[in-house]
Amino acid sequence: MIKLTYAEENYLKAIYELTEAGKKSTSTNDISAWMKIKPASVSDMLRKLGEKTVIDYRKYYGVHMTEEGKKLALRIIRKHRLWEVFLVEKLKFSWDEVAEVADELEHVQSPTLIQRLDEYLGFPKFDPHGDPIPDEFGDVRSRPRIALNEIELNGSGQIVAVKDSSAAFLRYLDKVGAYIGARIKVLEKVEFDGSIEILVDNKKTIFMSKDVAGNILVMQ
Amino acid sequence: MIKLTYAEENYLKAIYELTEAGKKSTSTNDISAWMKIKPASVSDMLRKLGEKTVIDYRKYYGVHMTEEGKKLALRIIRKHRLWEVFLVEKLKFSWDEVAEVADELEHVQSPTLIQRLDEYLGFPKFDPHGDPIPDEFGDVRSRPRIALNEIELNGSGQIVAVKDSSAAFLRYLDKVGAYIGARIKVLEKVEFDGSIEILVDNKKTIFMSKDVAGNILVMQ
DNA sequence: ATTATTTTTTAGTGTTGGCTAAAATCCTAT
DNA sequence: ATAGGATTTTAGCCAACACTAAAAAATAAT
Ligand SMILES: [Mn+2]
Ligand SMILES: [Mn+2]
Ligand SMILES: [Mn+2]
Ligand SMILES: [Mn+2]
Repeated sequence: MIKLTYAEENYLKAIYELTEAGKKSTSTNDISAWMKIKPASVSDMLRKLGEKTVIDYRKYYGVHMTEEGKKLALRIIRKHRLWEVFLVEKLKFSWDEVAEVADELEHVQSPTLIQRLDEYLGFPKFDPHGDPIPDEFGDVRSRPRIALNEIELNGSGQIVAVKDSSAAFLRYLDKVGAYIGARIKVLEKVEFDGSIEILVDNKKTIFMSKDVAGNILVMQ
Repeated sequence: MIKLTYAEENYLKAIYELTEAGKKSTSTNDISAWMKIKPASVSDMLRKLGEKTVIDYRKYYGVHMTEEGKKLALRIIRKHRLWEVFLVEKLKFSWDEVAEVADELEHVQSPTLIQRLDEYLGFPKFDPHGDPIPDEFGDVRSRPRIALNEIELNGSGQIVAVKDSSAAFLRYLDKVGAYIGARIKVLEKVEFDGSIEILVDNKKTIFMSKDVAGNILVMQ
């Protein structure tokens, strides 16, 4: 049975998130930038994670996750997202406050704890940012979703997730009135800069930049 | 503001618990035995904690807590006990399963988290083992309590806490039917070995050794 | 096909927190 | 008062994980 330290768990989760976000290989510099740890330190850790067979590491050529690594990463992500649900649903945290705390809670070692927590929360399928919660076997049921800026004019759908979970972005969404679950319709698409106007819940119109729209995920 | 590492927090909590349990000074060997860490390592850590002014450390003469140290220790203990309540009340852990998990959760750094948890739990005053939960200012309202083996013959009272929180002891109490809140009366005291017979809730009689009775705390 | 630039790794250092073995100090019994 | 034993500290070592500076490899530009 592979045992990971606190730091190793953080690396593995980061690598998983970077590789899932499109490309299947991730570079040392990507990980360094994402985790805000110097490339030299990353190199060293990649060697160690390679030895533990949770990643596939070829010097100078980035890393891939192994099957074992994916399973472990999904276990950490499961814990992270369940704790996020707990913080929002039970402790009344707002969705921009939970990431930091969940980044600590995700490392608590107790299979019973996480199983009971899941049960207590009613087996939620998505976290407060709309990200799917893997089940205890690491299976993820991900919904097909598309960035809001790619919806055609007059197209409609429902906001189901955000790409960027930074507090700044989430607070901005709160301010303009965009939220997970909102039904939206694209009223206008500005050619010039890609900004768009949307109708939320048939009530309110919101104008947003292409950058903001690109970080909102919609299910049609 | 004094910042403590995970390990330092564990030491400080251990020292607090040992000093509160009677004597005001605690030896290196006591801490070593309690924490299962070699005396040499303890010495080293005591020097560091002394430099951080959370303990009063005179080489070869044990340690005392400083006021600052007591405040920090109580903050950790508060977190530990609140998490224990959460695990038992909300996640249906039994009282012998919570210590290990709470020993990890107590280190999560988030004042907001612990304040919201307290609120969510309804501001509990005691943990599942009957130990008082310090308030956010570190104030502890401790009830006067006495070991069960020191109650006189025919004396009565209510079980309010246990001294020993080991899983083995707690499961034994479950088995014989002793629990926090139970009303008891001492029916017999055996001179020879100090063992006693008690009546629980005017229903059931339990026979127990002096050792067991000594680890049960009663309020009269 | 070289050279220049970027990326990545290696080498060496520091901090934290554990260990064993040896030295220092304290305490107790004579 | 001192010797013996127990306790505690110091010295030296190691693993984990971060860093900077320098070397090596890969990639881009000429
Ligand atoms: Mn984390
Ligand atoms: Mn999330
Ligand atoms: Mn702990
Ligand atoms: Mn307790």
